[in-house]
Amino acid sequence: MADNKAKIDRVFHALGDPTRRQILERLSAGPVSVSHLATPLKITLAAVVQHLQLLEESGLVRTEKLGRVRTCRIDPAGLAVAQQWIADRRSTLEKRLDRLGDLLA
Amino acid sequence: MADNKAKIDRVFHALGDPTRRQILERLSAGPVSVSHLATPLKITLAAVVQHLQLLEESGLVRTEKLGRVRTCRIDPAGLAVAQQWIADRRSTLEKRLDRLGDLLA
DNA sequence: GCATTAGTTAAGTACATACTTAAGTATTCA
DNA sequence: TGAATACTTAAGTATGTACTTAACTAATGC
Repeated sequence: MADNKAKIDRVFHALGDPTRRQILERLSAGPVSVSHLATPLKITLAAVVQHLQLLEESGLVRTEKLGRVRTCRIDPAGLAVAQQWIADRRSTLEKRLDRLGDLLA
Repeated sequence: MADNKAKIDRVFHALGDPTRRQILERLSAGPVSVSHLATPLKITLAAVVQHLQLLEESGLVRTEKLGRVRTCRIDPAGLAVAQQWIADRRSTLEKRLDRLGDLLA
């Protein structure tokens, strides 16, 4: 639970970069190799690899290497962490508004 | 729709900083003044004001000034933008897995 | 009116980050 | 075996970012 804070930090930091979100958008359509992933992006392959490392450490992406090709795919668990944090904020928010409504009624 | 991209960029960039998320956690419990918001944080008031400017520009927070006190509260619209982006990723992800399941069945 | 409170704004600094190039390894193919 | 492919890794750079201090404005209280 307290350990979860570090995970939330990593996930939201990873999501903070537009290039990494673009990578996730691509991966939600299906798994692809690193070089295939790099093609539409206007950065070098090396830069893409660095983004992928961060995405993997944050739990947003999983990869596996077969031969010389590394295949990347979305790990739903990472997105779930972010979604949960947002849901938690909205939940306490709505509970508070409900109590406020009760008082007024 | 294409304009929405800039909004998503701003929201996720804002959420990328742990101090700003801490501010949002505080605000989800209810509206507070700037100095009240700053007290538990180990940074100067000036730094808090700078975070608040970013949070307001990104649509995550609304503020209003009465006399010399600025009251800050969460704007649910900002969180909704982030939530929607994540939901969109998971949606395309699940659709793909469904099609895969259909093929196997 | 004067001091205090609450916030603002500007300028500077130190560190983080996204990128590059370049030189490497491991795998596949002819 | 040798060339091409698919990454990998290290090192350097330039820009961003979060923060500070300091000097300011505006509202409130005595």
